[in-house]
Amino acid sequence: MVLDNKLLEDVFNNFLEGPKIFKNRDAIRPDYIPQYLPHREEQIIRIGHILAPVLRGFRGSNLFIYGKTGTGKTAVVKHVLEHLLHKSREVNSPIFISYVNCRISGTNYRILADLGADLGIKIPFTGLATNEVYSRFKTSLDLQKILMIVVLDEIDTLVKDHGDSILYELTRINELLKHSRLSIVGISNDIMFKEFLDPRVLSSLSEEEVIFRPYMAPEIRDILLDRTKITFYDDVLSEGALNICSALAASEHGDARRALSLLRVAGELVEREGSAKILEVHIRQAQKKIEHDRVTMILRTLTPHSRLVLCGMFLIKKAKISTSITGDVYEVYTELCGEIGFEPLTQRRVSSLISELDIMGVFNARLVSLGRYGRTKKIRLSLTNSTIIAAYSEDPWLKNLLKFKPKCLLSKMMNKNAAKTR
DNA sequence: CGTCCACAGGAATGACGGGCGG
DNA sequence: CCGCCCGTCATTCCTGTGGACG
Repeated sequence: MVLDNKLLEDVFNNFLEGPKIFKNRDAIRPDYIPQYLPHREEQIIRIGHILAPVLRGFRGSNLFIYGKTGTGKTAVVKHVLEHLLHKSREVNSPIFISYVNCRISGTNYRILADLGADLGIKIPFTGLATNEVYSRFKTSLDLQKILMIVVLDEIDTLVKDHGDSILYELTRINELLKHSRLSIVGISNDIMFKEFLDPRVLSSLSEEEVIFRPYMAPEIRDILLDRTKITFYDDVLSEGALNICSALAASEHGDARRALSLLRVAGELVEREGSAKILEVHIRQAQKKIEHDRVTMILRTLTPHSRLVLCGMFLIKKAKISTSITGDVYEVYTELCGEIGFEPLTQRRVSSLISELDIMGVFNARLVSLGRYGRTKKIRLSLTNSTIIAAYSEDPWLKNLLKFKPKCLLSKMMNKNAAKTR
């Protein structure tokens, strides 16, 4: 149809004729589990020891793993379990492994539904009581006469949002089973998370504990070196880029995942640019691109009211008012609502929205006490004005509101000036 | 030293749409 | 198609609180 599209033809040809960068793209994706996990031998062996009893038909100890993001927790667990499953086939042990990411599944209901689905029972996406799902899961588990290992990844997010009731049920389930056994592997990013748990749950969940320390810069370097051998063709990655990449990731909580995504994005940049080598500049560009993509992604998924709150902060910043408190933001927000005929939310709700924006890194909110003048949050916008304008250039309402001049800000500026001259 | 500001943030409650069993 | 239960968003009501002011 469009066979004569010269421009597109050029794009493809340039790509095909350009230098070869990637040998294996999948190997640098975040969900890739490599064959070797450098600097995690100790943890691999420990977890192996802890889970080994299932090969002889005993229930493995419940295991609790914690460490910050990008320290290899998930990769190590999946790696060990894969080998365990393989071994269990050899010795004919009825092992069944189920992996659930609690942040993605989100609620008690969905986690149970996912576990049930793995066992082959059909559970509606919604519609049943959570207890009903639990008892269906339990019945099915007992019928199948298996040793089930449940991996609950990012378990801390679940407990913070929905409490530990499901953990309590799952740690007690063995008492109710006749023919099957269940053990739990909990993975948490948050080290202080234990404090949220009921002591009974904590004691049975952490029969064993394994800690993953952050990687040091040289360790990250090793990991990257290992992975680039699979990912890139020889000589694609420069020494300088490798070093800066490890250093950047190490300064950011020793996060190997971060280092790998820097490399991936840098590789893609180089490929598009048609050059043959990843240099330091590319890593820096990649860092900017990742941050930029993250922010625009967040801004585009905000709800209309959150956008209005953000817009309010934008206008405050534009009016050269450095510090604003919850009340000020709410005032501007309500005026903006009036301008486009929205029914404003309550201050309570807006306060929550501000907290959410703070957690996402869009705002920087700090609790302060102004003594006589109350206790509130001092809020600053963490983004540049141009980022916001760029992200909302397609939103016709926001686009105009970003140019709006709220009355309540005018009077504030006057007061400020009056105070200055005095 | 007590007061009292301007909120924070928890708890209870309700409205609403989705989706299933019966 | 009804009734039930879910998760989500929002409101209402509430108690709690650090510290400047008097």
